[in-house]
Amino acid sequence: MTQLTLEEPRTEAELMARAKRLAGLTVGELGDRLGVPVPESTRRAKGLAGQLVERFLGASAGSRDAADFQAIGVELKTLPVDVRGRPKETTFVCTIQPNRMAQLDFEDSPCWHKLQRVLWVPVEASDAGPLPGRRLGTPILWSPTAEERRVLQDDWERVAARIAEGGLDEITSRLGDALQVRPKAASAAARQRVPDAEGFQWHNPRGFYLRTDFTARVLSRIR
Amino acid sequence: MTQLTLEEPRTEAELMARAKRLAGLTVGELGDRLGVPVPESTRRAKGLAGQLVERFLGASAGSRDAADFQAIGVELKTLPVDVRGRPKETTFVCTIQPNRMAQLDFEDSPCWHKLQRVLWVPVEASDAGPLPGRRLGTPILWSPTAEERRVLQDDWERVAARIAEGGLDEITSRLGDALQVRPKAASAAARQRVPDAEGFQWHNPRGFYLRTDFTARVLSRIR
DNA sequence: CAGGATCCACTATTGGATCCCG
DNA sequence: CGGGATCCAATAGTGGATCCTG
Repeated sequence: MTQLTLEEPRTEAELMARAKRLAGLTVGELGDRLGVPVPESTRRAKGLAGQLVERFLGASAGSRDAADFQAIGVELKTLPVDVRGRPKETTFVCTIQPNRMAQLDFEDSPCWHKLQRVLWVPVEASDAGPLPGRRLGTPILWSPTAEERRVLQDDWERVAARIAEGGLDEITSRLGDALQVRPKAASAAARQRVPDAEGFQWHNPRGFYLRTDFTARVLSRIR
Repeated sequence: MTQLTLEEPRTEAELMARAKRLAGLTVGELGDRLGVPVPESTRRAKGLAGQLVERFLGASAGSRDAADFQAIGVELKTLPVDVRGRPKETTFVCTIQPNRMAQLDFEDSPCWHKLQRVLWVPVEASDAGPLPGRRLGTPILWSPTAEERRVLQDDWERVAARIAEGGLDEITSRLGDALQVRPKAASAAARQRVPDAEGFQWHNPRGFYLRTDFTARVLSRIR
């Protein structure tokens, strides 16, 4: 697998200039340019399109917990959309650190940090057809409006409160208008130690996700 | 079938006093009081509960196109709700007269007239169990808020505009946030003459319906 | 394990079709 | 036919489970 390393863009303008060259390209074509074979199915390559886009745009963070474009504080999200441009899936934001929620303000949370400036790259996946043929859309650079922030903060604080009261067991994915908490792991068997009042407990790792409705409104507002 | 004729209530207070006696009664018990046998299934008796309630409350209009309680201008709607009190179905409002929409203001429409003051009578139908055992809930007297009226009027005017542009064929039940247009007939084969520019056309009769979400918000706001 | 996400069985909702009565 | 509505097959949505890479 050839490793085409690209430099990280140093301004938003530079990033967007590069990002606009993505629009209209297929995932297969993008793979060709980067020397990465693209399988027919996403089933065993769920994050591949996202990783190709990362590389094409020169994202720096890798697996570290930092913005994809550190220098300019921009997070990258590729998301599957249908023919009308509507997201087909929820969007993963970050993992949740249950024991830290209580001591943190929303402003200082990893969740809010990630969402302050996001470059959305749509991938057409209307029919869930072959991955190489799926086409990339026009990228959208977004920051939450005051209203959107309010909704996100409300949801985040409800989660924090619920954990403080009853622990992680009280959290269901039904909570939250825009932001929900769901499993984030290789399998249901995965476990992580979570400190609590009596020492710690084992839990299935979880993450924050943006509901489809929320991102749909975000995208349609901007277009 | 014994015909217990009741007088029409002359004030809202009188109506509500009578309506409150419904709460807690089963449809079977109501049928007994009125001398009407109540079948197990609603499949061949879809409007029966509504008609029993009408009679118990002394509704006057019968099959005429007028408010159920003419003297006091109140429309009666019984609607099936689940255990949480949420409506399970859309609510029929009135039939649509396509050729009249263009000449009418919303204020003067049969649709708006019917919705200005409604007595909602919930019927518990959580499991769609035997009709005689279903219990009536606490009635709610409602008028649209300014916001609710705005939503209804927007929907109504979008329907009117669409008909003016492209005729009844352009109307789909997907139109409208709160108010939708759907078939209202004994079968898909039913046809009625609708006057148009070139004389008339035959169409499947249709009616205005309130979406479940809308009535759900109405009921929860009041409770 | 944290990062990149999608899969897919199940539930909820939609909306075209339908039923009784006077 | 217009009044009283519900039925139910098909579609959309939800959310628990899962997959690859570095």
